[in-house]
Amino acid sequence: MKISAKVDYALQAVIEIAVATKKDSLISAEEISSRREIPEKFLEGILTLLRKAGIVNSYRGPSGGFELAKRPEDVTVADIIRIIDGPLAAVRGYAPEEIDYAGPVKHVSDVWIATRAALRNVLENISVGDILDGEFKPNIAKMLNEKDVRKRRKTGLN
Amino acid sequence: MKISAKVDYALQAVIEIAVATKKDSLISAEEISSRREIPEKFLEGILTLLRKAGIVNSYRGPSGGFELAKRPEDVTVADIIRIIDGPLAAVRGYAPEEIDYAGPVKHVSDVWIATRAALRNVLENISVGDILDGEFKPNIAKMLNEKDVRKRRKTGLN
DNA sequence: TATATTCCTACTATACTAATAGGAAATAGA
DNA sequence: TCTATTTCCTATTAGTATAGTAGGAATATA
Repeated sequence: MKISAKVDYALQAVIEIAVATKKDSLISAEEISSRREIPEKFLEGILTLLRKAGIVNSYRGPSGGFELAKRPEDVTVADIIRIIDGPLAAVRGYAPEEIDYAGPVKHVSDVWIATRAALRNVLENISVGDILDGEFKPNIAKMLNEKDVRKRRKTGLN
Repeated sequence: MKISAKVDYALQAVIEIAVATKKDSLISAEEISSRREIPEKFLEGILTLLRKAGIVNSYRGPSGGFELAKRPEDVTVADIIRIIDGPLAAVRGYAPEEIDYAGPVKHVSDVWIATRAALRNVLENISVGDILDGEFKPNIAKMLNEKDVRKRRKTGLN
């Protein structure tokens, strides 16, 4: 269950673009790249995906750059992940319900379906606007206030 | 956010082993492999990890095989994932709180911390016993009864 | 016309995932 | 004791995905 560099970079880039757009200005890939320490050419590829998906608009030439194509509260983290990496949760490359779990392992599918549901509940309920403000919807805020959310667990290995 | 073949196989293997153990018998890797269509040598590696982590016991020789080393209700899906794949949620290979999000992207860390919390809430609350019985704890059961949990969403791409 | 920017295509290095191969060690039963 | 069965151990490999690089064409501004 890894969150890829690409997705993390994409989310940071969208936030930077949202900040610029709020001030009615554009921001260049180079500017985002240096601010967030994201390799520039790598970032370009990410921005292309976001543009093709209609999340951002782009303008070429001097004083060109990127702006947010939607309102910050209308872009969710789930949108960005699906654009960049595909489905939120895939088991061996398939959707959970596509796999045939026969016999005693029948309910293993429920495990992955619940996993996907949990991810949806979080990621579809956090918008770019929420991240800008640092104010999250009640169910998310509640999770962030649980004890030890910011602590690591033991890995099972070692 | 992929669930690896290895983890999916591991969970299925543990379920098969739990079924055998409930009947006071052992089950061989070959038997699990053919029942669940898991490549045998690949499965052997998985079973070695589970054994080293103390989830299963193994016995060699004819009539040898594997048994569950704990009670089914004391082994969670989170345990298995951490043994096989490592941390439940890692961002670019780091734990969410290890990354420095400065300036406007400050709250991006909360996104990944909430994501990890959501995964914990699900995966630490489903035990092998629950999967065997097909009966889940109330919070999980509730999630599985939500509308459209078993349906795919659009991918953002296309 | 010089310059800054996005856009497009191709390439590459590295790591990870999934899987395979061969045989050594242990053990039960004949 | 011999044989068959099983786990255990070490190495190797094919394929894919991730992360990143390179070079230049198209576009727009001043």
